[in-house]
Amino acid sequence: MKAVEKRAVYLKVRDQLADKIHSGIWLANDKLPAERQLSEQFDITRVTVRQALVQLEAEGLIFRANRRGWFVAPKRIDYDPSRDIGFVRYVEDQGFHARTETLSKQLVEAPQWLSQLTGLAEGTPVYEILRRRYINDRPCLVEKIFVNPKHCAGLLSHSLNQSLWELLRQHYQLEPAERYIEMYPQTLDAAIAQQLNVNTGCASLYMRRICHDQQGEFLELDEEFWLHNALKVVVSVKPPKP
Amino acid sequence: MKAVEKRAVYLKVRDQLADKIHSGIWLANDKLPAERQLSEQFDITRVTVRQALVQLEAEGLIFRANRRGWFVAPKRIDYDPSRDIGFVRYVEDQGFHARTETLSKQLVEAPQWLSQLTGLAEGTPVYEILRRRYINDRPCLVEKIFVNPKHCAGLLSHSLNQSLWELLRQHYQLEPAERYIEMYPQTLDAAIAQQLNVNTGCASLYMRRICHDQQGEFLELDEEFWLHNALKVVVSVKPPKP
DNA sequence: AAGTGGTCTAGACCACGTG
DNA sequence: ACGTGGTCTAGACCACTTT
Repeated sequence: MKAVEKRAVYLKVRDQLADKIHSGIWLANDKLPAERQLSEQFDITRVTVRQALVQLEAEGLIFRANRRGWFVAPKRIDYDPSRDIGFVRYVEDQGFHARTETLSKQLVEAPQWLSQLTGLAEGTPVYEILRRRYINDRPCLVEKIFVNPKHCAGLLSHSLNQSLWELLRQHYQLEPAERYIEMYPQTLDAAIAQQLNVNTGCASLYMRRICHDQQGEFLELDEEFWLHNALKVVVSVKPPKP
Repeated sequence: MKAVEKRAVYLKVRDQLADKIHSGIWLANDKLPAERQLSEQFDITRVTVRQALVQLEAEGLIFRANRRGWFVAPKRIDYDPSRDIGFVRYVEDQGFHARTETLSKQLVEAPQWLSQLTGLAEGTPVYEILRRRYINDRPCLVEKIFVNPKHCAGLLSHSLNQSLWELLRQHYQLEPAERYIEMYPQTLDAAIAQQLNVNTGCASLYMRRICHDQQGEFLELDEEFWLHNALKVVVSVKPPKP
């Protein structure tokens, strides 16, 4: 066992910056000093500064907005993918401001992978909705939704900047039964990264939700691409009775 | 709109390496060429090579073993945190080899944060178990478990290299009722990184599970530190009847 | 001892965002 | 126009693992 742990320069810098955040000297959404400024301050190269910053980013303590700078990350929001009370309300219950923006909506033919997952016949028309969601005016996720139009004709004529499930419930009396959820850490491809105003290859949490109704018919599939440091997933489950 | 998307050198290198993996030229657990060798091959600096490698690591396509090299990552395993059929069996059902190793087990006083989460009186004795789990001989997670000894006296005298829940069920007739699960992307601290033979600050998925029995009494809390590219979380939930 | 990744220096130019 | 991060070069030394 070593008496003294050797800690790389970039980790020491990380520690000092982390301190400023934890001690409240820098608050959520504050801009950090420029990289060049930090490199002078600590008398190290910009490369090393960036190593420290990237580390803090991976931890979720800071985030960057493409070419605008580094900022102190706000607290993660709790997110329960098994609930459907509406994103905006859910987030605002936690004291944040939330907003949804519809990027596109159209009727498309179900792609092959979707058919395989849901049992829909290939080529069946489905609604495809693309939305971007903000927390405190920071774009935090993009979601792509496929809805089975069978029981909700005319869905796209409604505003989709609100809770989709509230809409499905109130206008179409649809109710989700079982949800199959999948998620794993990933990175953002160029297209989605751009929509979130971050770098290609940025760390993310990918989440997919497939939802059927009580009769076992496919209702909705939802793919969410989250900034990895924006959320904490919480879910409460009871084991199936054997 | 640009006709041609400009792609950085390191992303082009990433693409070429990713191709070798996707096309099956390199197989799971194969070692990649040394960084210096790659930098010669592509006629770029080692820095740029590393940028490509780090990118692939973030995507989960490759992993590194501290100072030993870069390797093609095997497929993620599916992991359902709501089930308790036993890690080893669960993983082997998917065609992998799994192994569990107990790093330590002891009776400790419940730390404050544990009491706050579970409602246990502070200082109550609880079993603390530290385990490391392997998939195909690659250490993939470390878990720290706290068990309420109230209904399972003598637990630590058993071998803990097996399914804990099988043990609790068979020897103590304990059955989990509701589970509260939390998870989010994080990084590994120095201690855990070392136990997984990876670098400090390595990307991970943190998962915490709190489990009570039918009477609402605290049974077990489990903290898992996963290599971020080792798993895909899958969970199936039914919404509570309102 | 040799080879590997891990860290770090001291620069440079570019692309984009903001005033 | 200027400041910012994004990318890249061409080296160097260190710490650890493997042979």
